[in-house]
Amino acid sequence: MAETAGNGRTGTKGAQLRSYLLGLIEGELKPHEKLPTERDLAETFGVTRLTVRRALDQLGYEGRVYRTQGAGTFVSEPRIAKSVELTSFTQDMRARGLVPGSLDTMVEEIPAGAEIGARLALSPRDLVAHISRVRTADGEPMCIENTYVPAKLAPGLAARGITGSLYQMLTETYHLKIEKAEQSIHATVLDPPLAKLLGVPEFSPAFKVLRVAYDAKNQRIEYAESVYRADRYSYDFVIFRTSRDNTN
Amino acid sequence: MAETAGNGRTGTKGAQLRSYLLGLIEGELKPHEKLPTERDLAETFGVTRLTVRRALDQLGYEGRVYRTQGAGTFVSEPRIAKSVELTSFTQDMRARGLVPGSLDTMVEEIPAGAEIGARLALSPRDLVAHISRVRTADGEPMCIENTYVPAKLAPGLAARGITGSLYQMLTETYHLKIEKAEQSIHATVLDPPLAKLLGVPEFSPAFKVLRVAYDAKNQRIEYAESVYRADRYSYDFVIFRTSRDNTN
DNA sequence: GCAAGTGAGTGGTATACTCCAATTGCACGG
DNA sequence: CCGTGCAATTGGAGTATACCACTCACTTGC
Repeated sequence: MAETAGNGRTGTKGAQLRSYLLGLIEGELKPHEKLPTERDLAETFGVTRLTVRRALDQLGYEGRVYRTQGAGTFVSEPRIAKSVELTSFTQDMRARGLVPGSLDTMVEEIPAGAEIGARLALSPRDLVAHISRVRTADGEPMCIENTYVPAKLAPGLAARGITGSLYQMLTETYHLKIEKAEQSIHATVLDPPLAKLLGVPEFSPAFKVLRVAYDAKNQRIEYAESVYRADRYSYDFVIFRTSRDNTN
Repeated sequence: MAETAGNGRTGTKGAQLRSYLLGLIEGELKPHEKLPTERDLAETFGVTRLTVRRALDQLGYEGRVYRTQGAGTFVSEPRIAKSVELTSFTQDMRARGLVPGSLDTMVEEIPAGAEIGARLALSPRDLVAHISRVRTADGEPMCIENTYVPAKLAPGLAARGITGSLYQMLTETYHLKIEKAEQSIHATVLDPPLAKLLGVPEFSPAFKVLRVAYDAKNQRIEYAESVYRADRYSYDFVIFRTSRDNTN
């Protein structure tokens, strides 16, 4: 339970090493500079090389370093984006250097109905908390968000209301930690009422994002339908070839 | 060089194990069924548990299995999509069960110019092969693709012309293997000429995708600008929380 | 009958060691 | 002076072993 925030002497040796390495990557070292060798790190930290490798491998997976056999491990160029990471709107905007906010927040408890029920694997009669809000960045409307959370998982959420980050509330109040999400992005145009809410011309292009979020136990926590204005939003990410299959 | 396609007794023990496990996942086992325990696999394959773990861990990263301490390793539900994987149009369409094709293919060798040059880190005067085509799925236009490849990396490409998959050609003829790509997705609407090419109403919604692709040595291989019709295309993928940071 | 407790079995982390494969720089020879 | 080749270095793969943390089914006791 004593999990301190991010960097420090937390948890396993591997995790400590990871923190140290992240510090190097984001601090002292510039892109394409060489990290200490595995053997050096192992010795100076008093751990096995395997432990070092696990930490470095993970950073490799995440694209923060790249490794070349015979040469060494090097810092990757800063990633242009990290939209493949699972984030809340709040986190996402902060990462872009904008101040997140909400307008017209509305919370109600309603039966799931056919569609929402299907998305959350509930009976249509089961209750869900429906949170509707216009999300803003630096005060400007960015997206319209409709979120549904099974009432069973977050009792009293509708009554309590939402102030800041829903994800934060789910974690702290209900101990629901989202670990995974399936997301589907569509391109669309804004019909007049939505355009008005977002303050853009009618029929402007927009993203429609559908998302089902799960916790570590594969329990469905949230279904969200969001509409983002396309003039201020894009999805930027890095993708990798997934080993196997040379079938072009 | 003798890399056989996918499954089989290729390469390292870890890779062989991976193939075996993939076979199980895609064959015998249904979602949420339990895989053999790490210790069992280690014994029956005559390898260490650590080797087994590496194989299973990787499958875990890729979302094909999920692991629960104390319980076991289980097959994940089939993924709704794999758009976070790096694929060519050809592969992507095949994965969706459609037959890929091309119309109006045009190849020319031109100076990069300011924008393309910047994207590929070339001088504006350096030559690039420009491939322009309308990509089809089951004969229907799906997207308009403009691809640029540095002429130095693929000499004679313009003369040779493109028949099927550009990626296949790059791999087989020029030994350029794309490993990584930065991708940026925007929502837009189709202006009349593009709409006509794709056979949809003017001002229909569409995705605009910009992509810079790199090989293992971080050499820029390709810059591509594609426009997809939104009525037949969506981006579906799974995202994960990236450990660290509880800062919601 | 039902809840609490416990233990076997599972994945998670770590040590200590070995050999292989790719890279790179330096010395040596043409 | 250039390049060829060798040797040191670095990451990659693997073995053998130990102990920890969590889960879950079964037993036990009320």
